[in-house]
Amino acid sequence: MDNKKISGSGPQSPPERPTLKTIAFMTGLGITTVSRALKDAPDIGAETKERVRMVARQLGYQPNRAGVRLRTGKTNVIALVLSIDEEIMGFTSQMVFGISEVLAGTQYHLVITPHSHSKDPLVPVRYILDTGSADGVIISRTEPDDPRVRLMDERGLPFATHGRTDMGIVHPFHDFDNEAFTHEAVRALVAKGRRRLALLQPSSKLSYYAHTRIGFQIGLHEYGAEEIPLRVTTDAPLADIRDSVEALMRSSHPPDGIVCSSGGGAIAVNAGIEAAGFRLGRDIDMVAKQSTDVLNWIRPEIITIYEDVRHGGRELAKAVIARIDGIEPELLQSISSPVWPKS
Amino acid sequence: MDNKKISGSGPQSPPERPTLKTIAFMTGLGITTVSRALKDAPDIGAETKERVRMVARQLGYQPNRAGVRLRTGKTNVIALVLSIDEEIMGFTSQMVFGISEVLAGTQYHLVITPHSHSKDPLVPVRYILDTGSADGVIISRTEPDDPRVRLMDERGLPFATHGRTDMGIVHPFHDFDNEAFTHEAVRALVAKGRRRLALLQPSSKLSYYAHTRIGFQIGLHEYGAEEIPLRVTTDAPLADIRDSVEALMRSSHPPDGIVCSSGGGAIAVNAGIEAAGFRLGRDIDMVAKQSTDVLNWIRPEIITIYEDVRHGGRELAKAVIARIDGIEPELLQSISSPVWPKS
DNA sequence: CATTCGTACTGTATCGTTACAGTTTTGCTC
DNA sequence: GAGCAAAACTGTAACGATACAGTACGAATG
Repeated sequence: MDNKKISGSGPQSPPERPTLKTIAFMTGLGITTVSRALKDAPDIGAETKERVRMVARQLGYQPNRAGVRLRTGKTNVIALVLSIDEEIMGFTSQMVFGISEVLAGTQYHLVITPHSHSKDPLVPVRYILDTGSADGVIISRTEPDDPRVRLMDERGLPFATHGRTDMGIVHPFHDFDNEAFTHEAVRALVAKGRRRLALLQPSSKLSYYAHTRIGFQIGLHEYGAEEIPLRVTTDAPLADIRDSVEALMRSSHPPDGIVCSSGGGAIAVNAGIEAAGFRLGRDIDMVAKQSTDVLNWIRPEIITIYEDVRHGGRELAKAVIARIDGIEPELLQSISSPVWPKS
Repeated sequence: MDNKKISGSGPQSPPERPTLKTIAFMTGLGITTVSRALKDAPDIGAETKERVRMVARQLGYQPNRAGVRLRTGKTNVIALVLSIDEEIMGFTSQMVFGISEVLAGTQYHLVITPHSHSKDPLVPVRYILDTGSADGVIISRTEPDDPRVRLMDERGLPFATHGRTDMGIVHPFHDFDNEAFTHEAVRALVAKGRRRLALLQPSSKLSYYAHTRIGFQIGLHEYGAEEIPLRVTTDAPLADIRDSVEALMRSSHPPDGIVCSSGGGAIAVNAGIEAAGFRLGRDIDMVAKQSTDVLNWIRPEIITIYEDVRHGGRELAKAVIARIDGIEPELLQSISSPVWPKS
């Protein structure tokens, strides 16, 4: 608001934030020289660079972001596009923490770009493109044919997705191996003697729906089990999940094992099971994926597999930055494996 | 990176992002006039303003943030200072969602400024002050005598805190009424015939420790109950909480009621109770504060009180913005009451 | 010795915006 | 009709950084 600058415009008043001008004045060099020295340009003498760097460090110089951004277009911002709709288990926090951890060691700031997933998902992406407000973007809830991916790819905006796509575009991503998860989950249930398995799966719009299904079905086939279909998805309100599961349990042909693709869902599934008068570990077993360890605390009978979302955040952050730096996208793809509990 | 500008520097190539220059060219006015017209300055003719606004809307003009920031120092950024240490129940997500909701209707962007709460808490605040990277700041984990508050107040940086302070500085805040919470919790437990009450309280460094204690003690006195001291705090690892509670339950004088200041803690407390062979609702009752409704799902016997953190985020965002706009801090303080479940 | 070259450094213009100090036009006063 | 004020508009400089096109100067070249 009110500039407390001590009138005199020269760089002689120390409490002000140092700029290139300040350093130029102190070293007796030109502003350009200072700028290039700090960038380690080849046409600056070694000794000069040293001197400039010393003074810069001494003054605690930090380039003015607005200046850089205006001149070069580089924002030093990574945008995380977030759905702000209800979410129970703190998935988002973990993602944010992971990204923050990586960005903390860089010049990048993390900007949260919210959107409601009832609205057009392209809105935030278009905003970023139109205003040039970020150097890179991280998105989640990726779909097999994702319009956001198409748009960003087309416009050359670096990005990384949480989840894969299947549209012939090679781009950075990080994903959890949901196929391995459901596959192993089936194996674990069959090992416990369960044969009639239900699956609480993600919305069929999302990319990992297919992986989830494939692993499940291969598992069924391989280990000789049958599917008891469950109609709700992980996106449904918890009350709906509970009700569906309760109904299924009360049906004539209830499952004796259930695989659950989300931690929040698992809680509702458990409630449904208990509401129908069944007990985990006795009448039925459950394998659930979770991103925190709450489930183990509330029903140790639930077999849990851990998805390290914080690690996912770190990978995604590293991937966008690498992409911004021009690394080829095929080198920036990673899939993390399900982690079984230690015991 | 590579500017795809179509060489010719005039404003005649439409696909480029429009600037004041573009509008000036299209209206035949000067850049200054356009700038002032869009700001509704008094020295611009009404008809001109109208014309400029029309063209601006038509072009989808959005002021270049870097330009504004460089010239005026206004960043249009609100920084949320976040502890990225473990957190179980998605408290952070809710806060972020609430803030985002409010900022979405403004020019402000939300930047996450992480820090580890083992490090000096002043680091992120100093960074923001030194680099002028935000117009306003939101902090949490407020302490009664909080050095961050002192620093920001001293330097005139607008901010709002989640939690009150007690240091003679009047500043915007939003808080949950923890005193009412513990007070009512005690009443609820006594109403169930419980008299020997334990309290899982926050770290004594935090502001709401005192409120929590006061409400609890007034409650004890008013309703005639005694405290069974519990040594751990909500900040302790869940395993420690469980062990402490288990030990307490096995002691010669175990509590028959417990008040729990955090949802994550409640899960561990419950585990401790059960590990000692007791059962909620039969041998002991628990009242817990939570910011999601997980607890109701996992142990309906837990009496829960809801803290609407998302609403807290909204309040904080509105408060910082109002403070930036010069509203007096005493008008920007709010406390939200405990919400009992509907039933 | 004049020319060329390479090294090390510098000045100017520019990104988009706004503060400030004008300028022009019109209308009014005396 | 000279003088003045208000209304409406405009040009220039500046914020801090960098791209680009220089300049100065000593050393190598022919």
